Amino acid sequence: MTTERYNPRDAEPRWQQAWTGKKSFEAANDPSRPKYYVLEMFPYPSGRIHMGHVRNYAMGDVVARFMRARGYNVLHPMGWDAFGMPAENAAIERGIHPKSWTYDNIAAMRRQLKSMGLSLDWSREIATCDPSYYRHEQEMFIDFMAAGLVERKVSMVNWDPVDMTVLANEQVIEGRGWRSGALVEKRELAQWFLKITAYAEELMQALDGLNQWPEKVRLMQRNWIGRSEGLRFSFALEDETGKLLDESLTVFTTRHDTLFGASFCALSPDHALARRMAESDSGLQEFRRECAALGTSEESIERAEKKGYRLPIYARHPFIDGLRMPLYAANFVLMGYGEGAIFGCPGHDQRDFDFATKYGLPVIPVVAPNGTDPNQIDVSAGPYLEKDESEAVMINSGFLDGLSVAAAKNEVATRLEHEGRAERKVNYRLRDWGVLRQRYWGCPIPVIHCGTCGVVPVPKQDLPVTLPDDVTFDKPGNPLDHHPTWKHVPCPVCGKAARRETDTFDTFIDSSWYFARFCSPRADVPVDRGAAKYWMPVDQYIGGVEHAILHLLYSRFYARAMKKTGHLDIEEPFASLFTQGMVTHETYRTQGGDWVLPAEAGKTAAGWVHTVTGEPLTIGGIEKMSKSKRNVVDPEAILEQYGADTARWFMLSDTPPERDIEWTESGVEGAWRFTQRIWRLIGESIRQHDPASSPDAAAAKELRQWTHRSIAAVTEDISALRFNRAIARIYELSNALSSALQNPDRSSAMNAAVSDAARTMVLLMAPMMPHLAEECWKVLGNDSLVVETPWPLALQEFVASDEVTIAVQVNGKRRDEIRLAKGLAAGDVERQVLDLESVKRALDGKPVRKVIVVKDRIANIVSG
RNA sequence: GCGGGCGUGGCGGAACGGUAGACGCUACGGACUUAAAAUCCGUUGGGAGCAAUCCCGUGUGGGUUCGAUUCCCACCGCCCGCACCA
Repeated sequence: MTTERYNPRDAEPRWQQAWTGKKSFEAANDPSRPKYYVLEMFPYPSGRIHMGHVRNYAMGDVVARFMRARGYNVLHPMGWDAFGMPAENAAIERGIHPKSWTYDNIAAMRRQLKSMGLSLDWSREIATCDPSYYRHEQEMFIDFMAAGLVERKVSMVNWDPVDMTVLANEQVIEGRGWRSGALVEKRELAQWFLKITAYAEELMQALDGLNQWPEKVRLMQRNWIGRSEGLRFSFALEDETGKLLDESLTVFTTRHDTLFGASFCALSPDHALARRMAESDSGLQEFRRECAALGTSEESIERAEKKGYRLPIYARHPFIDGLRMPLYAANFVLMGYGEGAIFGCPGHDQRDFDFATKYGLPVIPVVAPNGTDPNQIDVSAGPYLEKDESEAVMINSGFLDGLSVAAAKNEVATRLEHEGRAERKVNYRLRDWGVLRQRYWGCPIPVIHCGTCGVVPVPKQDLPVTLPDDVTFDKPGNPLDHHPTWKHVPCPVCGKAARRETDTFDTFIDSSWYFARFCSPRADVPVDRGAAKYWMPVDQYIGGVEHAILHLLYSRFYARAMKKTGHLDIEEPFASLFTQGMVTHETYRTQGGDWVLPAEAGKTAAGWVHTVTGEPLTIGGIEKMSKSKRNVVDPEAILEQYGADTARWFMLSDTPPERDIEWTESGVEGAWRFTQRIWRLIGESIRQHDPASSPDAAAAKELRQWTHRSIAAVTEDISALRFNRAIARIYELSNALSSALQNPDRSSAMNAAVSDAARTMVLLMAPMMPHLAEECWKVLGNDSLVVETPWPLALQEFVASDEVTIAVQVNGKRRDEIRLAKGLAAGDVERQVLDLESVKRALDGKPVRKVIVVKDRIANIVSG
């Protein structure tokens, strides 16, 4: 019998070595076997893993080990999202070169991940900052250019003044840079764009097919793409004297039914017409400046008043002869959506109403609930925004009067189409993906600007365009641009002096195809299509919900772009997606508001105090672990103290994986106690047969039933990623085994049941606690490894039972329960149940009206 | 404002429309120990009762049903996403 405590510090490295020695997790491209590709979002090499990583990778590892045990050829790789700003900041702040900073961090984090005992195929490791990775990114970009997927255009972009770089729309959160938190400014720049909008419709339609994605994520993407059906049409324009102008004004609307309610038209201050007119109108110039100065932050938008600048131009109403509407440049009209111009209908739009009220423009109601008297409508209260379109009808609208909203839209569209001045159009909120970043530590963009030939792609045989190592960070701006020689190259076409593009790619490009690269990480093409055909798509992708739009939408687009250019054969890279919750921890602060380490907070009779200074403390909320709130728990210390198995077990216990989990000391202690309990139970389970002991056949059978029902339940729970439930089942099995071990029965039948339970328990817990499982497996007398052992099979004879407990209700209230043979006919159940004392008492002499019997579950007696 | 989700013991959480609270944590009581740790046994939704047992309980109010934590409607509260998108 084993009496020593289980020591993870000794056992864990030993088993990690055993797995590495046997190459247990190296995946071969073997199309004869069924594959399973499980992937967790790869980490940014910040230097240390955090608890979020532990949770994420523990989950993925359970799936990987489970599927491997079930006979699948499992691909479970790891890599590094290694380009990005923090490396440059380290260079600026501490004089460390981004490259050495990054690779040092990778080495440190690789060691930490290895100490977690993850079943990763390290032979496929990749880092996006390695030229052997990013050269393929450059090659594909050139292919994308040839395929028309790349566009260079001047446009208003989001400028992050702290990171000094451009940001894509998806990377602006509430008006601030997603990483720097700085208020984003608008700037006009020449930019490279990937034409994701060309796939807007497809990206949206295909969401319907992603039925193994969380509904929430699909919805977020659908909203982000923002499809809306409407009409694009143009107004004839005239000057103040009534003279028709050559130019017309094109607008986009989804509410062309309200055209008779139009009372003004408005342009974005950045609209071409407004810009042109500003050249000779200093007032307009001033107005445009004012609008540009207005930030894009939530607060500024909320506070911003609707403001307009009256232009000396009118728009002619298409249906009302002689009606001309004033034209404004207005601060609430966005250049980036539709045509950058609108017609205003104050009766049915809040913004238009605010604007009209301010400038004294007419408010004409044109839609009203069916049956409303058109003369009784109060237009001073605000616009009528019908909730249910089908209940509304058109009024004050000439030939549209009495029509439904839908019919009116159709009528207006048809008439304007006939006149050749309109087309029905679908608009998207989605913008093209600006991919330039004015930074050093990123993938160089493989193009050369030539004064004669224009933009010339770098010839493929000259790839990769590698980053120069000798850069300085002493000046603000892009170090590549400051480099003395790097950007000066001859034009590949004409040979004249030319200039390299010094911007680098958005790092989201790096992460948009890494999952495909893992299929053939050393191939000399971006993706070996044979390998990708076998492995792709990723069967189970796991990561944080914060990537619901950014990374997950870009990757879906990238797969399509790669397919178009012959690099991949699928459109959807992730068949099944799981978004795990965050890791949270309690917080404490002083009266002064400073955050205090939870470890330094102590409870006294007088309340919480700082254990060092004695200062009184207030309890903050349970918050996401963050440095600023000082509530971070370092995984390394936990792994050192308790071992990987305990940490993994805790991360998977209790809380459903999609919810936020709270880190608690007592919770880890509980997980630690359980690892020791398993160790003891396994030690006790290898006991001797004693012919003198009296057999307890019922107890042995019960243990067998627990064992095989646990197999069935854990298999189902892990398949559905319900790790917390799987763990509860394993606790139940350990409790059943513990009870059996206390039974004096030492017969061979009981010992066989005990040994079956012990063996099963080890195999069931192995995906979560792989090291302890191996150690126990050895104690149980096995020479093989658990990682080579197939998943146990539940024996039906023990899963099924011949007796069931039936709940007995009277008028829906539970009054008793009764053990009956399984599958007993309703009539027999009814007879037995009506005979029960408890039932007679509850009926209290009232007649039985009917008896409802649900087979093997419940009997409900309804009385009068 | 628009869209989505969630409300169950002291806590994390279980529960094909069918015995609400599995499993874990905490707390309390007991055993072992000189003592502590560890371990083991027991109790742990609220209330009444010596007890058998009974009553009340899944945010609030209604509804459907023999039966509702689960389905429907309204309300309250919390969380998340988008947000001047025409």
